[in-house]
Amino acid sequence: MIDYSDPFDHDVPAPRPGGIAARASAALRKADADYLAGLNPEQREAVETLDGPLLVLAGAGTGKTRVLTTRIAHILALGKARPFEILAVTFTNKAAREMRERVGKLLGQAAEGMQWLGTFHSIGTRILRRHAELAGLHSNFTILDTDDQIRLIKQVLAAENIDDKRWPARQLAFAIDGWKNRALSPKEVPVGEAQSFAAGRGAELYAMYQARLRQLNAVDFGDLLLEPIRLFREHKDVLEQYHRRFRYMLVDEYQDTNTAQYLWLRLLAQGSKNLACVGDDDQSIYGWRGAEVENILKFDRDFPGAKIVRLERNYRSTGHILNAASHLIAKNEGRLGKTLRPQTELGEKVTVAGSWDSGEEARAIGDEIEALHSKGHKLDEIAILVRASFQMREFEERFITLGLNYRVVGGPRFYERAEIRDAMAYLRVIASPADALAFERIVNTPKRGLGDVTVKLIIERARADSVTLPEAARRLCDAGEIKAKARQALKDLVLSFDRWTGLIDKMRHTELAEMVLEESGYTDMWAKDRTAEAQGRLENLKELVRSMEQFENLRGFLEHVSLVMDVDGARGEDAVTIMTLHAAKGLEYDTVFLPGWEEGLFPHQRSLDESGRAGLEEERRLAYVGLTRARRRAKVWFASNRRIHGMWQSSIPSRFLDELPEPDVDVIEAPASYGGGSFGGMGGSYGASRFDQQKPFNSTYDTPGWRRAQENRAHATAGPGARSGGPMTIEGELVASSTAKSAGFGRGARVFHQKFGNGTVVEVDGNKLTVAFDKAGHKRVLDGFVQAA
DNA sequence: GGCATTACCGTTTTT
DNA sequence: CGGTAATGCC
Repeated sequence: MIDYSDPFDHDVPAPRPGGIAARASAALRKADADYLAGLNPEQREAVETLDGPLLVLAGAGTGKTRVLTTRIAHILALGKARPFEILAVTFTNKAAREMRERVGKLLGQAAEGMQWLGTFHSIGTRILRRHAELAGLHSNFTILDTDDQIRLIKQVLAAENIDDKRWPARQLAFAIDGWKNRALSPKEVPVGEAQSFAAGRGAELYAMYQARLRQLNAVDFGDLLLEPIRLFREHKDVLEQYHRRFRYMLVDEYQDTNTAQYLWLRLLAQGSKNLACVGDDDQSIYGWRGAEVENILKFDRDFPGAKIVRLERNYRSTGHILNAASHLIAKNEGRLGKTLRPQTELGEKVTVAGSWDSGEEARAIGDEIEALHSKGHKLDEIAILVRASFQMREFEERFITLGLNYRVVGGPRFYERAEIRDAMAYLRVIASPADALAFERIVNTPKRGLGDVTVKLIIERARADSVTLPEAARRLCDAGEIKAKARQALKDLVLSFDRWTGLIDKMRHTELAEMVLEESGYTDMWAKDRTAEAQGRLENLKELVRSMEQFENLRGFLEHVSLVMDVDGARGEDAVTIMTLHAAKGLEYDTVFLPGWEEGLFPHQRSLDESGRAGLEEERRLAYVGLTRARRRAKVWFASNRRIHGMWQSSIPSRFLDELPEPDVDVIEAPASYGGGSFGGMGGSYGASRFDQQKPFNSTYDTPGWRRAQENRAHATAGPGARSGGPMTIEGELVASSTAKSAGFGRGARVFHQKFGNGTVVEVDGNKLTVAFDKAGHKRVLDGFVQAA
C-alpha cells in the first residue's frame, strides 16, 4: 500500500533535535554563503524575499530553476519551515523530478521530506485521497486517462440515444476538459457553450458524465484539481488545515496555469500568503489547452503587495541570438516586458535560409549537421525544432539515408501504447475488480468469443444488481443466461481473475504480472501476431514488467502510472534530437535548427483562424522559445513548397522572418544547386524587402502579412511563381493572386507547375487535379498551382 | 463475432 | 499520402 499518511491530521511534531531537518538546517546555516554566493543580485533578491507574494519573471536561460531550488534551501536553512511545510508545484513530472534532484543536491536527505513537491495533479490526488469521502469517493478511487474518459462519454451518449456521429464523444470530452480547466461545474457552464453540443444538452451530459464517474469511484484529470477546490470552498476546516500546513508555496511555470489551477493556488495562498510564482509570460505556449497568460499578467492585482523581480541576465545564448529573439518578441502586445541581456560575446548571427521544398530543406540541414559533426560537434548538442510533428518524418528519412544518429522526442508515449494499456487493464481489474472500464477493455482481448452482445449483457446485469462487472459475469454464467461457448470463456476468465486477485499479497507483483500476461493468453496473442510491430510490443511488455520493479507493490505501481505518464528514455548514443517546439521548452542546445518558417505552418493557420491576434502572439512566443533554445547557433529555414495532405502546396516565408532584426541575422543565399537558381532571388528579395516597412502593426487583420496569408490560403497561390524579384516577398503586395484563378482545367489540358514543370491533366476532381507530368510522373495538385502551359 | 475494405481527416500535449 | 476508425460482409 502507498503510505498516504504523513503527519497531517495530527499536529506536526517539532523538528527532532538531531533529526534530518534539524541537521540539514544546521549544515546549511554553516555553509550560508555557499548556496547564495553564486547568485546575481536579482536572483538573490528572488531567493531572499521570503515573506509575502512574489512573482519572479524569469526570461529564458536566466536561472529560473536555480532560483526556485535555492529558495527552498534558503527557507529550510533559516528554519522558516520544515520540508513538509513547503508546497512546491510544477506542471510535469519531469520538472518535479528535476526540482527534487536539485534540492537534494543542496540539502541531502531533507529533500526527501518534501512530501508536497510534485505536479498540480499529484498533489491534487494526495489531497483528494485524504478527503475522498467529502467528495463522494472512496480513497482508492481510480484516475481515468483520456482513453477511458472517451469510452465513458461514449457510454453516456449511447445511453441518451445521442448520435455519436453528429456529436462525437471526443468533442464532448474536449468541451468538458475546457470547462474543467476553467473550474466550471455543470451548473456553471455558460448557456451559450452548453448550447453548442447536442442541441443544448452539453451541460446536462457533463453532469451525467460526472455522475457516472462517481458511480465508478473514478475521477478524471480535471477532477484532481476541481474537487480539491470544491473541498476547500465547502469545508473551511479542511482549507484551514492546509493553510496551517503550507507556510511557503512555490509555483513553477506560472504562465502555464489555467483558471482551475489559479483558483486552487489562490485558495491555498490565503493562509500564509507566502506564494512565490516563477514564470515567463513570453514563454506561454499552452493557451490552446487552457493556460491563461492573464494569470501572470495580473499577478500583482490578485496578490496585493506582491513583489516582482525580473531576471534578465541570460547565461545561455550568445548576443545575436538573444537580440533576435528579443526583437521578435517585442512585437507582442500585452506582455510584462523584459529584455534579455547577454552575458557573453555576440557570437554567430542567426541564419535564415530558404530551400525549394521540404525535401531539400532536410537535405541541406542534414549536410550542415554532418559538417558540424565532422568538425567535432556532438550530435547531442544539436536539435531540430519543428512546429508540427509531420515535419519530422522528412528529417528522419534523410538521416536514415545519411546514417546519422537521431532521436525523436515525443511521439506515442509508452503508457499510451495499446499493449501497455491492455496489460495495465488486467492489473487494474486484479487490484480492483470494480474497475469497470478496465474490465471492458480486456474482457475480449485476446479474443475469447465475448463480443458486444455478451458485454452488453454483463453491463446490464451489473447495473441491475449493482455489482461489479466480474461479479455480474459470474452471475450470468451461473444463471446460464448466455450461450454455452461464451459462458465457458467467461467463466474461465472470471475464475482466473479471482485466482490472480488472491495472489496479490502472496507473490511479487512483477511475477504476478508476468503470470497474468502469460495465463491470460495476452503475450501469446502478440507472439502469434506477425505484423511488423508485434515484436516491439512484446519488448514493451517486458519493459513494463521491468519498470514495476522499482515499486513496492502493485498498488503503488498503478498509482504511479495513472499520474506519471512518462518513462525516462535512456539517453543512449550521441544523436541529433528532433522534436516539436512545444516539447523543447526548458531545454537547450548548442545548435538549433528551426525549419518550416512559412506562413500557414508557422505561424500555424489554425492558430490564426481560431484565436486571431492572440493566436498569432502565441505562435510568436513559440518562435521566441525556439530561438532561445540555442546557445551558439540558431539556423532558421523555410521552404517554398511543402507537401501537405499528400498535395504540394506553395508557401511564402513566415512573417516572423520579417520581424527578425537585420543586424543580427545573416540571410544565406541559396547555393546554386538548390532550387535551380529560381530561389536565389528569394533570399535576395527577402533581404531587400523586409525592412521597407518596419512599422509595428496594430491589428493583425489589417496588415499585408495577414492579407497575404488569407490570400494564400483562400486561393493557394503560386508562391514560387514569384521568381527573382517577383512580387512575392514584397510586403504589401497581394502575392501572386493573379495565378490563383481556379481555372477550369479539363482532362487533357496542358498545364505548367512550378515544381513539376509541364504536364497533362488526366483527371479532375473538384479543384484537385491529377496531372501526368512529363518529367515528374503522376501527381495530385490543386488547380491553383498550375497555369495553362 | 471476426476480418477486410472503405471513409475520413490531417497543430501543438500534460496530467 | 498515410494513418485510424467505422462500416459491411462472410
